[in-house]
Amino acid sequence: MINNELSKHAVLSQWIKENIENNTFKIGEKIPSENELASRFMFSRQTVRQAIGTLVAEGILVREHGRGTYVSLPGKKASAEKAMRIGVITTYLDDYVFPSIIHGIEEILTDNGYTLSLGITHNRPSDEENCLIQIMQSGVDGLIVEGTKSALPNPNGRLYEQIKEKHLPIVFINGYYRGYNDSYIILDDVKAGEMLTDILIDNGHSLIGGIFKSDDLQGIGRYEGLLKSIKKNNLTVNDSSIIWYTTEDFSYFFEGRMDKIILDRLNGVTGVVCYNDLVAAALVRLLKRNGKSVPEDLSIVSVDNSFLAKHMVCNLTSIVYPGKKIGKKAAQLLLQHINHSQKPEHVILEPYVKIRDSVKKLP
Amino acid sequence: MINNELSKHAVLSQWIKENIENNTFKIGEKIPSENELASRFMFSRQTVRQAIGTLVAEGILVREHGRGTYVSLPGKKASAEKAMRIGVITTYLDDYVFPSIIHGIEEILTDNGYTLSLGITHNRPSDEENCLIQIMQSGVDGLIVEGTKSALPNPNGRLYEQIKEKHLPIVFINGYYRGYNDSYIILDDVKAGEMLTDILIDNGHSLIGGIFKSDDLQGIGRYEGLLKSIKKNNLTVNDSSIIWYTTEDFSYFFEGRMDKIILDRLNGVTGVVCYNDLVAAALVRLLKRNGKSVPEDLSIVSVDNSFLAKHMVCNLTSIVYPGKKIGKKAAQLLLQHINHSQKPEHVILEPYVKIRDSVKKLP
DNA sequence: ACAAAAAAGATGTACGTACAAGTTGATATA
DNA sequence: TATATCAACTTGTACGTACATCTTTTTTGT
Repeated sequence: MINNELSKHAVLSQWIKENIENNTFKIGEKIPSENELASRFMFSRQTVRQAIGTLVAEGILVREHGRGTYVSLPGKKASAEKAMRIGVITTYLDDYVFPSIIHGIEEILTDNGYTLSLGITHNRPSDEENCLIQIMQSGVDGLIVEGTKSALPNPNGRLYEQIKEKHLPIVFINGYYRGYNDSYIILDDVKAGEMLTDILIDNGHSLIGGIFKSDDLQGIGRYEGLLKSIKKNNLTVNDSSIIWYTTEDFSYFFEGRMDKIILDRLNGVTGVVCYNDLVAAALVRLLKRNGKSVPEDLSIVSVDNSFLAKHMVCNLTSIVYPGKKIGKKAAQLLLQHINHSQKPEHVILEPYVKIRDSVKKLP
Repeated sequence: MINNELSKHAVLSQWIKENIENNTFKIGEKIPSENELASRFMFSRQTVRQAIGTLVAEGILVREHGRGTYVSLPGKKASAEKAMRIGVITTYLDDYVFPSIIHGIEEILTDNGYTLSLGITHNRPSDEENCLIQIMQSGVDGLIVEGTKSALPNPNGRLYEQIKEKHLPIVFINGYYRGYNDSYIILDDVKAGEMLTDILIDNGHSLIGGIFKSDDLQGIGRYEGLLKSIKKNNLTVNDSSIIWYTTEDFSYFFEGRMDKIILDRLNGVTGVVCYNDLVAAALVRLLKRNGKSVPEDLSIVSVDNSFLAKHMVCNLTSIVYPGKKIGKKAAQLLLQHINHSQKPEHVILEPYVKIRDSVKKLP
């Protein structure tokens, strides 16, 4: 080569690439034959073969003896190669419910020869962005995602659209972004909130408070359930008895400095619906610090039925959070999407409650 | 081709492959030049180029213009390509300590642009085998492994040797297989057992029992520490007061059917060193079922300082298990191995104990 | 109308030539 | 001695030819 320009085969392979991206050569369809390209570009057939050869090596084209050269399907290459992998992105891991979800996912995946890549977002959209980019770059066949801050508008919308463009199957758990018609698996949080509130009311409570997380759909849903139950039973709710917190201020809220404010806001209330066992445990400790006990001074109900619910000073009445079931279901659904690419499916699991002794029966 | 034999270029590329596997062509070194191979095999240079070309596409060889063709280094290809990944294999996940380990690992890895592939063995060697095969096939740059049944001879030794042959860095956590000089990070379990026993003895206890897991090194180590403390304080231990269990029979042991036997074996004992908080919690429930309480009737010390230790009916005195620290350290060590391939390092973390109120002071 | 055979057209293998371009070490020169 | 040059060897590009092999379409024979 006398000049600094690209070699002929490089020019040709780039030209083919561009035509694929322009959708001139559509995926799965045949590109012009070697001889035609040779005569069209006035290159020798060997040079054309070299150009096509590099694209075949990259997995962009597929040669079929006697038939022609075709634009390869995006998923085809990975599945034809070796071990398949799917990405799992959760908000936390060292909280109590997540391991069971991952465990459920892992069980299904290994049974089907898949490996699991894990990312943790700490419920921060910026971390979610990093996780998505990293995991996608490393090449996965599908994603199971617990979205960050699912109650707020999706901050990584652009990324999720890119995923869709790549035809990468995705299943959301514990929440979903409104407006995207993706598969998701959630617990019926409204029902859960309603069931818990019903229990308090059935035990004679009429002034009911709540502590909820405001930045994910689960918190909103459980609060909605509380309202539903209150309305159904012709009671009213005092807005100041509903305490909202976000991911960022949880530890700040319950570490002692806010004790007075919280107790004041729950003043008069006899039963509290807690977002989850972690909140319930924090509330129990808060009450203990201030000389009060559960259920004598305050009844508490909660969601998750975790370690905490079983082993705390006062055993919590708690909605069973079927983490493993959700994980398994999510993995099964994703594998269906990968293998048969069917319509999005929305699974809403019915909650059921484990009654313990954190609710006092009022006369 | 008139016959059913392999094509010439296929013969040649296979021949080169075999020579690499035979170590005739050593990694990083030059293979014979195209012209030499052509004349040696009586093939044309184009045919030789085709043979080499396929191996280059597979990442086995690297061509360098003007210099020659070299056998590529195994790690080179992956790192030159795209996202890097390391495999993490743990025994469990839905137990309480593992999420913190994973969390620590994940933190370091994402900071360095790595992704994490997860496998769970349930402490079963057969599952470990599957995990290792799957994760290795999917291509990782290194492994962090919590070996199954580390107290027993390594059942997947052949696999671990294969890993070594591939020069794949590996770091063990919570245990290691004797005889393999690999990097590992463990808590000083002997010291942990000794410290716990010391606490009981310092509080006036002289008849001390223990419940330990027999199939991993941690159990053995903690028992060894107990013996050390007993000996140091000129006491003796009654062998029947030391209860051993294995992974498989944990639930069977503590579900109720064995209550009498266990209580009988702990008869006379005033303090018990438990393998971990899970065992301690099970023991507390067992005692409660049988009308006894902690620490009034029996003092208990344990390892992990988990959720359970903090929230149980009786707050446990427990050795702090620094899961996140172990995870972070393991990831850092592995990255060092990947980038600078240095000697194996053995990190033994000093335990420290969180005193709570599960030990009664005897006169 | 159907089936077998032939033709046409695609990729696969294999050899050949020629020259370009990068790398290395030996040689000649200052 | 240091430096520049050159020769030898390496891989890279490009064209050419010939035939094999597989697939699809067309033709032909019944």
